[in-house]
Amino acid sequence: MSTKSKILDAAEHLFAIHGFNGTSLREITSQAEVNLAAVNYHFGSKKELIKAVMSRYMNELSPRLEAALQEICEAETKPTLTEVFSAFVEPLLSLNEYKENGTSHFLQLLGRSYTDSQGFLRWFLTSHYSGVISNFVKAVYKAYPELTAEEVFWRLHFTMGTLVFTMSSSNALLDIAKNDFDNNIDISGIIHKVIPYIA
Amino acid sequence: MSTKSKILDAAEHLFAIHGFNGTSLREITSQAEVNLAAVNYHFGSKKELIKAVMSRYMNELSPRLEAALQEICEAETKPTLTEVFSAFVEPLLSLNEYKENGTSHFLQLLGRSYTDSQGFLRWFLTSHYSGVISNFVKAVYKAYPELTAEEVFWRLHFTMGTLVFTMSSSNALLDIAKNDFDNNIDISGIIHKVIPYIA
DNA sequence: CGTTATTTTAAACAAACGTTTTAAATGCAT
DNA sequence: ATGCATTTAAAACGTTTGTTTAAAATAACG
Repeated sequence: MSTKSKILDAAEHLFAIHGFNGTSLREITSQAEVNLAAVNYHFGSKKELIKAVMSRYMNELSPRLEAALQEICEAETKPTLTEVFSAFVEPLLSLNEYKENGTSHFLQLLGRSYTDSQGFLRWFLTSHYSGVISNFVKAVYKAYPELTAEEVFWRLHFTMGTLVFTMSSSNALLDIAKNDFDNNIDISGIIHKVIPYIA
Repeated sequence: MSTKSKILDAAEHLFAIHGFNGTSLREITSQAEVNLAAVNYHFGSKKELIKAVMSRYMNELSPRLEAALQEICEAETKPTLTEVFSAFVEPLLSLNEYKENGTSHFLQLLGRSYTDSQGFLRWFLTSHYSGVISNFVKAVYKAYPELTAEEVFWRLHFTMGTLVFTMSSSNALLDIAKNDFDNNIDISGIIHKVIPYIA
């Protein structure tokens, strides 16, 4: 396994747990068992490493997401809002095959992106997800032509928020609850519960 | 205005924007126009300062929250779940009178508490909110005796999650949307939208 | 094999962090 | 006003941060 991959894996894991600001390069390189300078050699800076970690998931997720939404847009029948939101589910859960706990990890990182690091990642997310977002808006418009783009925008991020926050704090909540749940069932269960709400 | 208050105000503002890890004591004391050492003199450490910032809101919110839930518990009529969740709304919005944008600030800080700082604040929250939580569980039990405590627990934190995340990222989302909303209407509007869902 | 790139390593860098120390200033009793 | 406690102030503390440098090790290729 390459040095680059070892760094990305360790960074992904630690970023999800302690956040971007809360994780030092020394912790990352120590867990990855590589030299400290390797991060700046391979990625240039910590900011670029963060972007790279996110990019790895985006590049896996974006095309599947766009395809699923495209399918709805091109279908002849008028979709329900439930169908539109459900288009997110399968691609998201497919991250679990790509990587162990991939869905959970990605949603946790997404949550960090919203709250950590004053805005540079915000720009990054919108620039990478603009294709997905525009397809989503189209799909929703097809289902509910009377909704304004503004309303669609807020509903999308509202849904994301619910999903993302639940995932970010799921570990914390599990700690508090001291109950043992099956994590996979939990994730997909929560995701499926959110869909009908927004719709 | 006392040095202590100036520090608390500045810290509250900066913590909400940049998070706990992302805000340095020098930024806080600089904005508060007090000496750097004043933080450690008055609060002992940065961790204690964070707790103090949260405590100020808790002490304002907790009694109102407990009272509202108590009222439901002691009422003779069986409450609806909507009524139970609505008991959160008025106390939360009352923070806006206590402080400008108080509701927004508090919910943002609450969101930080979930994701930042590996657990010590988690303990702090649960220890301060245990009274509220137990009253909430009782109130829900009265409305829906068939729900298990576990289900109630998850629904509470699910609601909190939606609320909190929406608030934490509302500024970011407003930036992205480049639309101008009335912030107060937005907050109470969002809160009121969440209630019927969980119910 | 020898030479040139590429990658890894150890060491050091300046900057920023939370915290502590020591002295000066202020408040408030007697 | 004097003496004591509280608060503010400036400076320095030791760590840790991200980053850079320069030499050693490995890989790639003619």
